[in-house]
Order: sequence, then C-alpha cells, then structure tokens
Amino acid sequence: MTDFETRERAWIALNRVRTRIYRDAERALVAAGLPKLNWYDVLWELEQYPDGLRPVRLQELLLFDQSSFSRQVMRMAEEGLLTREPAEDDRRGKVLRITPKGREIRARMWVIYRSHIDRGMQSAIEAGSLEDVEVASRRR
Amino acid sequence: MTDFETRERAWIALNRVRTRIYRDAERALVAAGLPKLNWYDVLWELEQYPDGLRPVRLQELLLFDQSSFSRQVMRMAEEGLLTREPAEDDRRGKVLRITPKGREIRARMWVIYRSHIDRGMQSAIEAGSLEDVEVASRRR
DNA sequence: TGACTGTGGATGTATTTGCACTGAATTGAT
DNA sequence: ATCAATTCAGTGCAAATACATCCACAGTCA
Repeated sequence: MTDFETRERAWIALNRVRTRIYRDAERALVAAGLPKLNWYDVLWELEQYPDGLRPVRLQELLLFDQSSFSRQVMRMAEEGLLTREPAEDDRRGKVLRITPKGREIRARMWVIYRSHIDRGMQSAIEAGSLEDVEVASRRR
Repeated sequence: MTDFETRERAWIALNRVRTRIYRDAERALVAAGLPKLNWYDVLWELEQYPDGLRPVRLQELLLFDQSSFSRQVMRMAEEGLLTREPAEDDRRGKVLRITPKGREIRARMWVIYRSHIDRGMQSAIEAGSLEDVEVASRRR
C-alpha cells in the first residue's frame, strides 16, 4: 500500500468515528434539553481564558465562519452563558467572558459528552476502526 | 494517564484533524465551483452500487438526517447527478442511481479532495497530532 | 495631518438544516 | 383476512448557516 492509500484509509476511518460520536452526543444533548456541541466548544475555550477572549481569536481557534459565529455568540449571550463587553484597547472590538451560568451548563453538558466520547472511542478502538489511523501515524 | 483520559485526548486530536481537513477541502471545492463534501459522499457511495440504492440505506450508511437527506437527493437529481426511480418491489420507495454526469463530477471533486486529504493527513502526522489516537488505539 | 489599507464585528439575504408531522405502503400478529 | 404498528419518503416551518457587504475604527506611510 502506498503512503497515500494509507493516509486515505486513515482519513476515512477518522471521519467515520468522529461523525458517529459527534452525532450521537449531539442527539443526547438535545434530548437532555442542553445546547449543541458548537456551544460546548465555545464555553470550554472561554473557561480557559478567565480574562476573556476576543471573538476573532475564538473564531479562528475553533475554525468557525465569522458571520455564523457572530450570531452564535449573540444567542449565547441572550441565554446568559457569556458576556460581550466592549474591548478596552480597541473600540471596534468586544471581549467575551463566560458567566457562572455558562460554566454550569458546560459542566452539565460534559457529563453527557464525556460518556459518549468514552463509549464511542472505546468501541471504535475495540472494533479496530482506528487501526488505519494507527498505521498511518506510525509511518512517520 | 487513565484509559479515559487517553481516549479523551484521542478524541480531541481526531476531531481537530478532521475539522481542519474537512473545512479546507470544502472551501477548495466551492472555490472550484464544485459541490460540497456531503454530495461527494453520496456520489461515492452510489458508485459502489451500480444497481442502485434505496434512500434509507444510503441515509443510514452516511448517518444523515432523513428529511435533510430527502431534500439533498432532490437537489442532486435536479442537477442531474443521480436518478430517482420508483422501487420495483416496494411502492413506497425509490431507487437512487448515479448518472454519467454524477460520475464525472465526483471524479473532478476527487482530484481536489484527494490532495487535501493527502496534505492534511501528512501534516497532521508529521506534527504528531495523531499520536494520541495511536496511543489510545494501541491500548486495546 | 490626511489618505489608504486592513481588521473586527454585524447584518441583509438566500440557502440549508432539523424537528414534527403526514400520507402511502408494508409487515406482523391474531 | 384484518387491523395495528412500522417503514419510506416528502413537506411546513422555524432556526441556523454561508456569502457578500457594510460600518466603525486601527495601523501605516507620506
């Protein structure tokens, strides 16, 4: 097998595993009346920056589209999960900060998300679904 | 590190790699005036089944939402990439078949998609981004 | 200072998504 | 054979998405 074929198989495997876990976790969250995973990522990232974070930075960290992200942040602020204050040193910009409610929601989401990661990864590994990834990455 | 932490790190790594490649490949496709990757997956799958495939099967293979998928198939049929004929043995259902144009578009998409998989996986592997996945999968 | 270019973020708009529901056809139990 | 339960696929509708564009401000260079 060529290196490209190896990488291609790894890509397919990786893609499958991630899609399944992502979709299942997301459904479980919605069923529990909690937000979806893109909200989770924002909350998690904001928890790493207690001093706040500029939307642009966050957006590029998470590889989100700018305009969608702008509206997503607006909705999250409306729900009280984060605050959006003017940046002191740049009058164009904002600073995002997670709220206590945001932390609480993230924690509740994590319980569910975590269990899906755990079970999903476990079964992918047991089923050998990630073998191709392993092979590819050992070719380095 | 506990097994769970290992799996969690693997999940994060896997998710990052897949998001970056997926997004970049999709942008390149759109820039080339070609359809997005969910269309690609449908076309690829249909090429594996020259006798055609029922929408339900395809939808569960690809883990798509049923109603979104129904409309996606409609759009793809409008573009002439596939045909949607009544199923012979089940008057509720349809049979999807790829068209020559569908094959051609898929081939053109593959040139671009392939290069992104190749470069993306290559650089992820070189950067060690998949090491956590490797470790997790070797814990089996 | 003033003009020029670049950046941060919001918004108008068309397209796409996902949920709930529907109608038609099939399956299975009795 | 009948009738309830299930399956397949499509649709109305509200919400989310992506693209292009816009405005306000920043940075740069003369």
